[in-house]
Amino acid sequence: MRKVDQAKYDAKRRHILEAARACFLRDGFRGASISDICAAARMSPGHLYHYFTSKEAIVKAIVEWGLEQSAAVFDKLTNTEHIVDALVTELDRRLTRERHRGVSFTLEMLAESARNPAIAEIVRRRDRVRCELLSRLLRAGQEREQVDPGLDPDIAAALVSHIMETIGYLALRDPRFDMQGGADMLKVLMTRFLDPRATPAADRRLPETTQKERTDKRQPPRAR
Amino acid sequence: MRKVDQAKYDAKRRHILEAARACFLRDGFRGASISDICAAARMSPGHLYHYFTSKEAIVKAIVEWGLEQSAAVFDKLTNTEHIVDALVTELDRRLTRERHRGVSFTLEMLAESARNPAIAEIVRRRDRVRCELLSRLLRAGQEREQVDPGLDPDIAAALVSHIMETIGYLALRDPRFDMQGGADMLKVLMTRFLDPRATPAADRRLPETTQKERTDKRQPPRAR
Amino acid sequence: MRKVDQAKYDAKRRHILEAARACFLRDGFRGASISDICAAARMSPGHLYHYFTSKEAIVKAIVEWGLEQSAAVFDKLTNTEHIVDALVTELDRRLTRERHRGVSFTLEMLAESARNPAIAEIVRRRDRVRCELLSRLLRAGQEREQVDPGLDPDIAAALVSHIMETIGYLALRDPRFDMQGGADMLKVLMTRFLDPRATPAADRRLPETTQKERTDKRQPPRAR
Amino acid sequence: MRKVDQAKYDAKRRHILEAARACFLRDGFRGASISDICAAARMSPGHLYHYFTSKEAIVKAIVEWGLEQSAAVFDKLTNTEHIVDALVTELDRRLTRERHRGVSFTLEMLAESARNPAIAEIVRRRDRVRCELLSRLLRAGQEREQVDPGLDPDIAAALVSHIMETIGYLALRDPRFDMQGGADMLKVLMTRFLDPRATPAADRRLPETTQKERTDKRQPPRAR
DNA sequence: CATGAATGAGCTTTCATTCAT
DNA sequence: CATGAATGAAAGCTCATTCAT
Repeated sequence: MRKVDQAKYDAKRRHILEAARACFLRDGFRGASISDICAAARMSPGHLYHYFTSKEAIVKAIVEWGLEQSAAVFDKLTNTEHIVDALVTELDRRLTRERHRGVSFTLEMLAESARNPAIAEIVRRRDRVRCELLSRLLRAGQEREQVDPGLDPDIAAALVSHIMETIGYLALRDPRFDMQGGADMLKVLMTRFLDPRATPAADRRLPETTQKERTDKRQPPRAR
Repeated sequence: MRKVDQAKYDAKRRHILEAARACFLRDGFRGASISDICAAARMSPGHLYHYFTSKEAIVKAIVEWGLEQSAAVFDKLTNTEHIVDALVTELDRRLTRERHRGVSFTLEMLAESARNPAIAEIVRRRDRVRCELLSRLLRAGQEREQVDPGLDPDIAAALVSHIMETIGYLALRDPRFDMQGGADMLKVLMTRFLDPRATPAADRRLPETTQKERTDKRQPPRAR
Repeated sequence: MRKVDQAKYDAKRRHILEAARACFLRDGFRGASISDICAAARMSPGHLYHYFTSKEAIVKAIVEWGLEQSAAVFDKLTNTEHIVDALVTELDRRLTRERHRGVSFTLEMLAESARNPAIAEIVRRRDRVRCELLSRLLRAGQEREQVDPGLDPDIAAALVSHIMETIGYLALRDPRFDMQGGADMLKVLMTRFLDPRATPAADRRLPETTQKERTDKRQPPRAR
Repeated sequence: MRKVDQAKYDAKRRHILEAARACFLRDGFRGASISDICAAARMSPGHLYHYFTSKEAIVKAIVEWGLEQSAAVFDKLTNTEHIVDALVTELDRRLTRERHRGVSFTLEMLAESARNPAIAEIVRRRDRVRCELLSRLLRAGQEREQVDPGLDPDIAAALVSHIMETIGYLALRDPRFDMQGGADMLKVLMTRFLDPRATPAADRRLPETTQKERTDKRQPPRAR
């Protein structure tokens, strides 16, 4: 009954990963102890180490798992009609639906990677993959004339990826922060940065006629 | 001699702060131990606790100190001819002159603030002050028609401040990253976001003549 | 089929013992975990405990097994023409043919026996048996006038047995140690100790004639 | 008051070392936990690590300490009238006065060194120093014609040193073992091995007259 | 006959903080 | 003003052994 065993094993790993993820989100990498994770997974430490060889291995697995999801998301984005629109919509979705909860974990990983080689390796790989995915997306956008062709896609991807990863902190730092406003403004920022159709900010003070002349049907995003 | 005592006391505090800052920049908040700081300040732990009641108190003082410097910088920026230009120049200066070294400390502080109330309080205050300063700068820019008046200055400040604080990570994560390219692109991003004069990205594909018609002398930033 | 079952059972035990022996020789008693042994024997821990009730039981079985081999060796030695010669040849063979690899295991067992009663019992029995075998060998030598009759065979056996067991450490402690030289010198030591024919060390500086007068055909071992 | 502090510090280190030594002798290297040592030294673990950076550092200090004592002993031996006599007397003294208690610790160190590099380094150094000291002693003996000049002093030192270090096990393994007998026989073994005057074992069966002819006043050791 | 999931006490080590001097 | 000895809780991790299947 190999299959059953393997399935059970995987399920258990997933169970641990979920418990660990919750702990990490609540307490961060250093703040969440193996004991905490064991308690959350209702499991003895000895047994947990049966599935993962170290705390770092758990982090790694969580990151890989997140990477798969990211790949799926970016894939979906590529298959939308307008890439920049889809990207900013995705960003909005994340920021306004509590998906930013994990940002403190991300931030800590980034900081930790400055002096923990094992974590650095994990984070670096994650960064590389994400940038690669995003770069590919931007290139696709450039081919379809939806993204400014003057931008180097690799460097732009690094910038955009980093902002996407950490911007959730805006919600974290102050519960009263107007998150919807933040998300809207981020949409403006991203659109103006990437989209060649984006109306120059100054245009908005020009008379209506000027606007009418634009052949483009689609309305550019408005700053709030 | 009350005055002398106070001066001595302050000098000692400053001495500790400098040592601690170096340690935090090198090893991060969790990575730098009180022991390390004591060694760096050539001082016993007991004595150090005479000046600061906890590790957090040291962090707090460092942050306050940094805040004073920030205030000075923003003040200087306000008194420049063109505010957005000055801002992106400052950003460029930071990214290309190793000033990003401290980013791991910043990131760790942000993450720590998610679960350490004392740190959260410090970081929150810092954020508030920085955003206030930046918001005032943006407002000044709007009055001078150098910053898009359609942008809510508070929200825009939050966004820009966060990016300024964390973007140094791009250098941290990969020593081979083209930092000059990153800095240039960040200038493009910021200018397009804030500056009402910013040429729409699409323009760059228009014939030269069109560009010539622009009455503005200043050249808009170019994407790489 | 009682008989078949028993044979199978014994074969399995032997299989485990071989795996365990390899692990113990490589990693020592404390260094080799049950896990390691299970992996080496390609077997689950639960199943292993079906054959041996504890780690100590495994050690015990290995020791008993080694004892059988020892008995065979000593038996063979008894049936040689000259007992001391055969003994030192056996010693030389061990030291120069990597048979000393297991010495760290032996040393650890001896040390462990100082505080682990179960191990102590095993080791003690082993010592007793080995000394008994060696004592019998020495007695046989004395009867044939090949071993100094003035030596108490039990005490001499204890001494010689201990040296035989642990001398392999000389190779362990320093890979560059001149093992052949060590083995040769050990032969000198043993011969001078046991063999009544052994030339007093001083003789070696006497003129040839003195040596010629010796009626004994066999040359005593030379110090290097 | 530097001197007082340093003295206090050293005294504390010594205190810990004594407690640790007792624990190691009772329970061995692996068997004695830091907790045990802390309890024995009536001290918290944190404080113990104020004086020693690791368990291995404690072992190292104990070994160095023993080495100083060894150096003193060998020095004293060199300044005796007859070196081999003094050596065997020293050996006898050790074996018959409970000084062999530490042998289980020594054995465990030797075994541990086979797979713990830090311990290996310590033990190796110890071996090297001891052999060097003993080798020098033997050389001195050879110059005075008290030690067989045909023996390579380095190799002989390795052999003798190892036997001296581990022979205490004879007492450990069996409380009823005739330790006085063992010590006497070891004296015979050592004398026959090293001393050029040693009567060949066979002589003891020769008539009295032969013995009388020996010009040497000193009686050679007798086997029991 | 065989599995491997599960336990839990115990290990060495770290560190912010306190306190007697 | 200044020291550094002292604390003790908590960290990540190991491993012989048991037990349900």
